[in-house]
Amino acid sequence: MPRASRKATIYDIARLSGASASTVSAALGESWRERRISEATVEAIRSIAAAEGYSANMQARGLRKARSGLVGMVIPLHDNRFFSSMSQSFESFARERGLVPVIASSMREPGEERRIVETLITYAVDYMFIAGATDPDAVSAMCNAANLRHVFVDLPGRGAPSVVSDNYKGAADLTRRLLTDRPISGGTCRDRLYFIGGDPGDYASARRIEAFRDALTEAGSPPGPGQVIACGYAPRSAMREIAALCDRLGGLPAGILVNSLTAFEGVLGHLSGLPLEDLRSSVIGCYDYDPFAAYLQFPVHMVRQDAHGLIREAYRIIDQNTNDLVLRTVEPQQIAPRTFYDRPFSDHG
Amino acid sequence: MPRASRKATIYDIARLSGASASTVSAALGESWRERRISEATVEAIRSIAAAEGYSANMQARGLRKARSGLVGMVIPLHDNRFFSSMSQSFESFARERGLVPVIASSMREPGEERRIVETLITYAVDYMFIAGATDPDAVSAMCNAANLRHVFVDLPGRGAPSVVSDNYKGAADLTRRLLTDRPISGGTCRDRLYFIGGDPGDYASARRIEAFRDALTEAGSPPGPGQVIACGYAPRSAMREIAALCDRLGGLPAGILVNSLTAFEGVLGHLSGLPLEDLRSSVIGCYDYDPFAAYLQFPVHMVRQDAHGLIREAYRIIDQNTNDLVLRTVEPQQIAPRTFYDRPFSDHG
DNA sequence: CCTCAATGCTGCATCGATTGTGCAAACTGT
DNA sequence: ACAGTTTGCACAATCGATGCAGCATTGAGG
Repeated sequence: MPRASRKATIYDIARLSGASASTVSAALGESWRERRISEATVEAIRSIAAAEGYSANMQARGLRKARSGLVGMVIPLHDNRFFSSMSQSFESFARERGLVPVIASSMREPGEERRIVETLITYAVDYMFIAGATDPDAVSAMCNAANLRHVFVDLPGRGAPSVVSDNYKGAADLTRRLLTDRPISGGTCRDRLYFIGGDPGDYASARRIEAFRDALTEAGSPPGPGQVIACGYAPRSAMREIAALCDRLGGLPAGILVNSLTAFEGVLGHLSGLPLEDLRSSVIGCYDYDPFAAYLQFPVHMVRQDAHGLIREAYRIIDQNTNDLVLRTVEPQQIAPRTFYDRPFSDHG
Repeated sequence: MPRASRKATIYDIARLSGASASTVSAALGESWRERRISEATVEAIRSIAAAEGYSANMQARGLRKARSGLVGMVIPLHDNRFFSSMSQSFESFARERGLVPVIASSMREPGEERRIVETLITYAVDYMFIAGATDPDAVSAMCNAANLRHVFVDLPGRGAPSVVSDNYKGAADLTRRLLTDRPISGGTCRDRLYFIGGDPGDYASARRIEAFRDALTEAGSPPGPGQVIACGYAPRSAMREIAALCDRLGGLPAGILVNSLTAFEGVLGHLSGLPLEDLRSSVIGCYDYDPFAAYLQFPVHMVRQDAHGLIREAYRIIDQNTNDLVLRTVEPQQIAPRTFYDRPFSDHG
């Protein structure tokens, strides 16, 4: 029974209760004690409001109080294990604080990213999180102009505090693991490790590539040109590149470090066409974790980034009201092949 | 250089341009032609606004116009392939229409779901999408009281138009596929197909279970008790149940239809402990698709739901301004084992 | 009886943008 | 030169909630 065609306002409640609008406002909020409204009046007003199904209009409240109760977050895309984990954590921390999360995806396009930040600013979000920023300086400029506190996540910015994954350590550890497990056949270039996927212009990828190079150098075999194939994130291009590589080498290399799950999909598309024995002479690692990728026909060493931890730290920075330009680091976790790992939020699709 | 500590308003622009606030408002919007503001004035105002970095305050606009420009969507959770695909599509369709998407997850809890809908209403969203509703009637009641147009997705409601996946057909086809491919050993209960995972109280699961039963019956072997194990979505419980089942049967059954990817994680946790030969005597299917699950050590028949199509249809319903109580159905797609399938939005993590 | 303080509430301005109404000035036609 | 029209803009009310300032009423103290 849709009673009224318009939602009740404090004025409706005021009329019905015989009180004034300001009394109603106080009674329904927290301030009734300090405004010396009697408990009886508060009860009466509240029961009428409940009966009328009243709920505040946040646009009006936000306009008046110059706060919206919204927290914005920009992520590259929703359709991704890592970022959707971040969304989940972002939302649960927001709720803890009584804030309403608004998450938007930039598709990694700087223009889209700017448009989103602009939009969130026009909606007067109280804080903003930017994950995987493509143009952090521009974002900071906009937020500062709007006097908006913001934090960068996963990719640091110079204009605001940042929380990042320890990409260097994660990739270095993974590389060392692959070096240890790699089968040795005899001094050819097929004994080498290859890095595939990602964009060297991307902060995270750059750090991982750096770690890969350093770990190889430290092990006495600095990478030659062509051992790092940063062909982007798309499965198709990774599939193309791995095929080309195998062609060049005359077979699989001793080890492959794949920089993202999506690139790994492409690699897998190629590997699954090969006989299983070929795969035994190769060791595979992937930056990022997927429970199914952990149970393929061949062992895969994975790295699980701590999305929850990243967001937790980002909120901590927001909570302590300073504007210090800190850079906090969260450690990823190496996951051995064929490990059953229960995610914090597991449910159905 | 954070110039002003407060964002510029139309009054600031009015002062700077010598025009009135209403003229500024018209000049910056669409209505300047019908309000007969000269082009010269419009240009002048716009350039000043641009120089000042002006952008409208949506709270004020929304309050006045009684529209927020927001579209809300409730999903069970972010951290899930199917729902995060929905989010991605939801967002891109929203942008096409100049709307700002707000996505919230209910964790499948009716209380949380109601709270979220209530919150979205207080923020005056213009439309609402509810995916996988746990209490559709309550949601419809709230939306109707607020005079808010809404659509149910993935799980239908009686109080509003709905768009759902054809769970019956998807599950029936998958069951028939498994029946065809199943190895025959000799009339024991290990020849049977088992359904595992999901919640029979959940609409989608119920439809799939119904299809599973019908397909078996149609094939001449109606399922006995215990052939449907609806143990929820959590990996752990699926793992426990599949282990218990194998115990009871003295080995793997001829076929398993797993009702969700998360349940499949658990099943996999058990299967991966078995020798590969055991798996050859069994055929596995999973409702929902994951690119890695498609390349496991044994073949897996998968069903890919059309998240994009679901959202597209939901927006279509919103676009045509009627309030007819339609129920639209979108077909899922069966995916053969070891298929390389490129998702519409593929990127990195 | 009168002052003073405490109690319990109301009135009004305000936040920023939109929009119906009004009103000069410029221009048109006669 | 004068009525009538068009052009170009300003004024003020409005959306709903908030919070400051203030005003009756009651009670206590001298």
